[in-house]
Amino acid sequence: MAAPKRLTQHDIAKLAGVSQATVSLVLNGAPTALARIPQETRERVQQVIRTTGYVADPIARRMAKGLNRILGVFTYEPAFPSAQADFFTPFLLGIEEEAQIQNYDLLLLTGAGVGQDRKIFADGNRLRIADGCLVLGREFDRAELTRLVSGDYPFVAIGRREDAGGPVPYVGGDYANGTRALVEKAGALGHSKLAYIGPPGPAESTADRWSGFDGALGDGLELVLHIETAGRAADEILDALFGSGATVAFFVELADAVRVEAAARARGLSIPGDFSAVVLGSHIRAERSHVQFTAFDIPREEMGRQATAMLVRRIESGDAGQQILLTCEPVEGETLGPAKRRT
Amino acid sequence: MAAPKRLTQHDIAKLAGVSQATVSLVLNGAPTALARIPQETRERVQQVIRTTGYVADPIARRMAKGLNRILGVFTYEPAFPSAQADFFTPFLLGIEEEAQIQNYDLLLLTGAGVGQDRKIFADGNRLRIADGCLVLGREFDRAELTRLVSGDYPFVAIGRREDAGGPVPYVGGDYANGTRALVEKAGALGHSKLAYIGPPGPAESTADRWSGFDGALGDGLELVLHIETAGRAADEILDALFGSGATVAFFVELADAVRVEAAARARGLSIPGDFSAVVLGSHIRAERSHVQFTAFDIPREEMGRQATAMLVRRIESGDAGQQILLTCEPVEGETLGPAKRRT
DNA sequence: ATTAGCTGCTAATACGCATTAGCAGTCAAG
DNA sequence: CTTGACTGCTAATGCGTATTAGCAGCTAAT
Repeated sequence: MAAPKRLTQHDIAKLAGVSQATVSLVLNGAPTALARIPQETRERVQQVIRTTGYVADPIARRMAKGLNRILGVFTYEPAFPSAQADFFTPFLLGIEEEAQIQNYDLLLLTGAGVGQDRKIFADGNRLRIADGCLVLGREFDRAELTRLVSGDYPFVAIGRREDAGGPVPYVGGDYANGTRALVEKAGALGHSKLAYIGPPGPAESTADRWSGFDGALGDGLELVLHIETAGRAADEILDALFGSGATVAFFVELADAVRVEAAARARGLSIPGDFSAVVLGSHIRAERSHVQFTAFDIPREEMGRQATAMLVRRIESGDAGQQILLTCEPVEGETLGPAKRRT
Repeated sequence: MAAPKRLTQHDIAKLAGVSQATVSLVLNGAPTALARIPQETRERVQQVIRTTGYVADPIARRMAKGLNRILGVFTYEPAFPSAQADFFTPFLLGIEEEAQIQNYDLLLLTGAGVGQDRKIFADGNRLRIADGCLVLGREFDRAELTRLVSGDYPFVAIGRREDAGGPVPYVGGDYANGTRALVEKAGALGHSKLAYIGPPGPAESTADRWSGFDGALGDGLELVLHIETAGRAADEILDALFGSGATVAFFVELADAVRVEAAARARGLSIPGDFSAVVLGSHIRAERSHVQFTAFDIPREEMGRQATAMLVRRIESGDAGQQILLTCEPVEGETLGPAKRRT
């Protein structure tokens, strides 16, 4: 019941007839130091360690060394999939994978902040238990980001971030070029009147989609409809779509696309027969929808992996961190067809 | 660039013109101690803390106190959903929720072990970084479990576990009674010849299903077919099913059920028209299948929540831990119908 | 015989915090 | 004017490890 008190190096030392320092050296001394401890002594200590099952207390270790092989993961929304949002899981999968390879554990910053309003620097913040930290979320708190950038605490953001009093180290998806490629593809299929359903900002992720879209306009491609409000009634969007004469609609949100598609079907219209639809990004649980939308792939796992690797580099080598954008390959799908001339 | 060195209580003390001890007391002294520090001094210290943004190093805290409000989560397989397996997410959701409420952070023990073969006591066990730990996985390493049980380190398993040199504290689902209820339901619908598709063990989760099933036999209910190998060809299973004269098949694995249903449909058979099917447990991503199988519900989130709560009790009150089985309510579904008499 | 150099260790300290014992000063009661 | 109680703090210690400086004993070279 009352468990034997935890073993310390002192106990081992006593049992092996040496000093605590010697035990520590045997355990993980530098080669130069080890050279001065004869094989015989080393084996005696090892033997005691083996028979007692002693393991060094990682906390004390960290206390002495200043590192503990823990990566913090801060999310601005709950990390695990609740009903609608399992936004993070693919990232986390990649992070976990890489962390395991690099032999780090992950600290999920759950406690920081209450409910909706999560703050990295919330009172009682335990962030610093980790050697460094990954930050994910659709939208960041600018002030906090600035503080992070100016501090000495190693971190890497997942998703591109604007400078915040200095460059932010990140691994993001190249949404702008992903979007541009899709627009050009639509152009090649004869589309010239385009609709854009989604906000132009302020989150970097949406801003990048818009800038990629906007940058691909001209050259015979024209924006004839821009609905910024997400969650607008599907029928309303559909009406606007036809009113504008657009032959293809670009959706930032899969959910909007799904609803519009359903509404269209209800009216006896087909995609891409009557109009084309493109979703700007790959979405989790896309399989739920029966329609395979034309889109671009967001390499979420790879982003997680690379961000983790970068963070470890920052921690271990004092690396400054870079800004990496991963290519978002187009996903063929079945909702982008030739432009249909309508009256 | 070169950030100011990390603040310590000493720095704060110097700035506030008091001693390190006073800072610590202001931060978290017992009421009796605080009573002896006048409001004015307290405010001066608080002020410095606020302006400097100081936060106590949790590692040092744990070093001094022995606790750091961190819960470890050890999974025998990767914690986050990959394409085929997201076994853990519902548990984790519950765990995260309860941890948040109890104001603990979560440490994902990824580092231990390489690839598939995860071990709790792998290298130097880093388990102890956390105040206690939750262990999840389909199948446990018996030796490790024994070591955990005999140790003084607080842990709670998710899922029922056999004694391992002593009772294992756990929160599990009552698969045995969940299964029994479904068998009885089948009996009430006139079924008497049953098939069981799935292994009888050795994992507790499958063993419990089998024992619930086996215990409900007799009394006019008879096992006429038992296929132990998961992943058998669907057609083969189907043939065996009809050859045996069974009118209802109990599946341990949803995947098997899905494949058999598809094979049956391909032959122009319908469920439950031609035979009934029951799945022993609720499965994640069941929405993928278009058929709503009759099954029982596994209250995964609740299991996570209760296990977390139990762990916290063990940590904070030295509670010994209990063994809790949560009821698995039947899920109606649409694949269990009246027995069909066949020739 | 002194010195230098090596071997085989150990003592001492730092890490940042929590906590306890107790010191110096004031004030009131006896 | 002594005692006791109370106030407002601080010094000191411990937590378990890593690390550095250095000691004692020996050998070999000068």
